[in-house]
Amino acid sequence: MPADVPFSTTLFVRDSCLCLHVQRAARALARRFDVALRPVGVTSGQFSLLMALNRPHPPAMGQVAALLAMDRTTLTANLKPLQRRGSIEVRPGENDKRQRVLALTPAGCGVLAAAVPIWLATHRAVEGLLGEASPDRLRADLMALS
Amino acid sequence: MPADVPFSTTLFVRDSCLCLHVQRAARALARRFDVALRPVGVTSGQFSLLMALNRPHPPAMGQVAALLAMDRTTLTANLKPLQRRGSIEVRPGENDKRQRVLALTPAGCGVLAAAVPIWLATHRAVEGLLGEASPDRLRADLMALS
DNA sequence: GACAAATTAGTTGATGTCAACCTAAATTGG
DNA sequence: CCAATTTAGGTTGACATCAACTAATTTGTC
Repeated sequence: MPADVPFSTTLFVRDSCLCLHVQRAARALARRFDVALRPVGVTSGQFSLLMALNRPHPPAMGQVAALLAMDRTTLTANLKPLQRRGSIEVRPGENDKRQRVLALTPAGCGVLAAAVPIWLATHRAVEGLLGEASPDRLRADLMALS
Repeated sequence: MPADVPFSTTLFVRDSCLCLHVQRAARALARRFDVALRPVGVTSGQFSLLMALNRPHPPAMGQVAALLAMDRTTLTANLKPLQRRGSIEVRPGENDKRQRVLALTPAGCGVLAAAVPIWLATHRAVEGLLGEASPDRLRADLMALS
């Protein structure tokens, strides 16, 4: 017979579970940025992905997946809509033919440029939610978890 | 014509975006708890959901969705696998017939009881990742964001 | 009581997330 | 030089997430 889990245990887990707290914050923040970025036609995740590709030397998939702490197959799925809309280009690697090199197209660069001011304003508002808490401290804590 | 986004801007956004940092931490933590909880056959999200239902008076969907900072329709989708496996029961509300009241079954309670020790051990390990940082402080910061 | 407005939840379609399994290319060891 | 291993990525299936739209119920007002 499975023993019941005491309600006090439930309250303890609900109040202290970092996994739950982080998931909740992740959902709330994603929603907020999704709404703000809708005028330029990207989600918060797509914005982060496009931004990750804006660099002098186009990266391969593995590097990007590691940077975003994302499964490689998730990245594959996330690339599809961006590729379909012509925001990014996928090319085989030159030195290593196993690799897929990911590059922004000019159109993708334009989307990114339009999104940056929106990101700035939204991010300022989000940091405001923290009150006197330091965003740097929070970032450091989150970094330690991933 | 879309101006290029300077690489320095990319680095600034990547380093400071709380949305990205929270998403990364969320993915990493979910993976970690998913792996740990696999022996009892639930994911981290399902664990949080089952735990949210372990209370004296079975709640309606809206309350649970708000507690988890989750869209109502997401909750509907998340209930399906748990319902199929007989971990939870969905009944129409008695006072308000629009409501769907969510309750743990004895089987679901058993799953939850088996998961609690795993959660305890995993959570202790995760708090260890924070080093000298205070889990309470981090929780308070995350709470402010959602 | 009748009826408009607000509340509660479901459905559909697009996308995000990962594990398990698979292929191909590069690297390493003998 | 070649076989075993490692590495980079894809495919499939299950589940998670939300917006937009719809249906049923309750509530507030007259």
